[in-house]
Amino acid sequence: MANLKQLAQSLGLSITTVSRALDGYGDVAPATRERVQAAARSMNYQPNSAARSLRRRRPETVAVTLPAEPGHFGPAIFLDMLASCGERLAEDGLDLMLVPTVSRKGEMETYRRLVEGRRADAMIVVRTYRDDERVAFLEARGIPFVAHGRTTRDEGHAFIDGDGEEAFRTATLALGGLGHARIAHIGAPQDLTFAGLRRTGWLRGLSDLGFSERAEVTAFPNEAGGYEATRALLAQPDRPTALLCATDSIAIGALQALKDMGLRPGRDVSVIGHDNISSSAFTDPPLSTMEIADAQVGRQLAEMLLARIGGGDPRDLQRILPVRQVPRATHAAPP
Amino acid sequence: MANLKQLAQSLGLSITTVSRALDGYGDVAPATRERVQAAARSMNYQPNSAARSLRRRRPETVAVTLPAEPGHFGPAIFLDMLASCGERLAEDGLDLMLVPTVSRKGEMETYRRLVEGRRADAMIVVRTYRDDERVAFLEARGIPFVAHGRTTRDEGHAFIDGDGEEAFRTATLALGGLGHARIAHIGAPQDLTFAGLRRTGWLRGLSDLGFSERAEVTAFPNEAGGYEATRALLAQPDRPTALLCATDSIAIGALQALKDMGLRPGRDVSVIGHDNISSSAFTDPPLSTMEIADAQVGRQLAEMLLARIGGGDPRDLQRILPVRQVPRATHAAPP
DNA sequence: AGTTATATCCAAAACGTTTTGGATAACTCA
DNA sequence: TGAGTTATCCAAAACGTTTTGGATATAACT
Repeated sequence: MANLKQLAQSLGLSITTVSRALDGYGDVAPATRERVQAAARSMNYQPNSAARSLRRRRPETVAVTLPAEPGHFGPAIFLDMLASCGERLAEDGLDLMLVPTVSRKGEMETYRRLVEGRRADAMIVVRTYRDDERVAFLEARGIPFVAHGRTTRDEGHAFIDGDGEEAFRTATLALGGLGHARIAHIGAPQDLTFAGLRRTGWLRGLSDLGFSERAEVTAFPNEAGGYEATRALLAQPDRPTALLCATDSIAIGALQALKDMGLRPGRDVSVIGHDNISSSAFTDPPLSTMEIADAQVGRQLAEMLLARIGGGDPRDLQRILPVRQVPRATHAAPP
Repeated sequence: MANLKQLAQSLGLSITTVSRALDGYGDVAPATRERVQAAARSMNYQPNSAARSLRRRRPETVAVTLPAEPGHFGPAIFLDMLASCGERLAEDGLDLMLVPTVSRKGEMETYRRLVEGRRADAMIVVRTYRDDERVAFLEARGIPFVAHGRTTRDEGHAFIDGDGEEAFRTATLALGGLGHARIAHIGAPQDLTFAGLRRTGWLRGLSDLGFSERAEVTAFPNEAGGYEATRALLAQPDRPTALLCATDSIAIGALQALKDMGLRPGRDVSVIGHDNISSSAFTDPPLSTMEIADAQVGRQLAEMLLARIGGGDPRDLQRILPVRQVPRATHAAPP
């Protein structure tokens, strides 16, 4: 609760000297510095961050907005990634703040408040849309940012992403290799970039296999969505023997639906997801899935952002990471 | 990027008038106000939040720190709650920021930065410890806060909590009523308040039933912890027929362990968790669990905090909410 | 001795807002 | 007409920092 003025007064020094002593300038006598530091500690002084960021233009906080469907906060996979991202940013003295937003419209309003109001000095854009309003906004304002996921205009901005397309092609080929002839896809809404890429990978896999059937349905990307979608798909005449799901949440819903229909996942119907969220190892049977091979996505994201803040060219800050298959027990040869 | 000065200049008005026009004082001619508002919109002016919060003392942002075990960010149940809490706070113009922290020690450092540096004007303390350093700190500093969970010094501070003790007693009695004679407990570390309360409830249930056996083990509160703990418990000679788990994550790990040991959850061994996290409806079989009966915990939390900020007496802001059982398929009469 | 460097310190300006305490002009009322 | 009201505006102070551009005293050279 103490401020610089009180501290200076109690020490018989000027505000300037106290400030410089604490900031480590070579400008102040060692003895004085120690006296100041001791006093600061004992009055537990902390610089007022509003005043500080008002004066110096150095960035201090990076923000992420996360969509909060009523009662649910952002896909868990992002949260885990952001946790290690925040850790890395903290090493450089930056605070990471996550701001929940309601609708997609509310998100843009929050963006304006955060950015124009200089509450955030840099941003991380998560779960990109193909045509992403947030990215356009940040580019127009010249705010440093890194996107987790690609966009239609990504030649110009920094991003990090998994190679979902190749991953889904590989998975499709693997299922084909096991003998599956009807490999269906449960996609997420196609305006989400990742959803489009994963679907494309599936399509390429099918055509590599020479298959012409393309059974697919789009699900809301959570367990309930996967449940619905699976029931819809399996109600069709030539029912698929394998389900390639855009996310693990969808896949978990699919497992449930299969069981409710008396089908054994991994025996009667194969299921594969994507993300390797923590609960996917504990489904029954354990879910076959895939994940970005590099364990340090969060740290990398942070480092790219730091580079961007330091003025790095965004075109040097674009990374597509390989995705590795995590085979478990929900896929096998068809019966 | 525009500021008040530029805006004033371009309008031929004083900074004062522009400021007051935008803040809706009755002090400025309607025509002028409209001119100002139009200009502000077209230059998309947003007040610099650092300057604003430096000047006026009104609170603007409330913060929560969340423990981030490496690669994992805060128990999902808090995130969902915080999402609706943030929504409610936004209605009153307050920003909610979630700040990930590494260790328990790192958390205190973050607290100091947030609070002393006036980066946060109010706080939410989540997942309380019985003897909670954060609570002590906030009380000493006089910062308004609400705890989610009780502490040893909770006569003096605002909190909201579920009645975990009564809930676990009820569940124990229910299991006893089904015929279970050996009801074991997988607890979370006992310095966490909720863990102690749930354990106490279990103990009370046992003594209500007149049972003397008390098989229990403490687990790290995630799936892997529950897995380990279950294997340890079932290795004992008189193995339990029911497992009452402190959290759903633990319970999900328990289900997995049982299956790996060739036991059918819900048939050979009953399992009950607590929290009703979203994936617990999709385990196999679906997990029996419990949850706070009131769906609006997040909103209530927000409203209590608003009351606290408004100067409300903390002793009027203490709520223990009833917990409701969510029976699903992992518990039944013993074989 | 006089000059130049070096080591310490500090007053004042600046960041962009909000708020205080008027100032001015136009109206109202007797 | 003149005093009081009201409507509209504004200059300047304040919030707590950081930074600029010296000031002063001491030490180091010639």
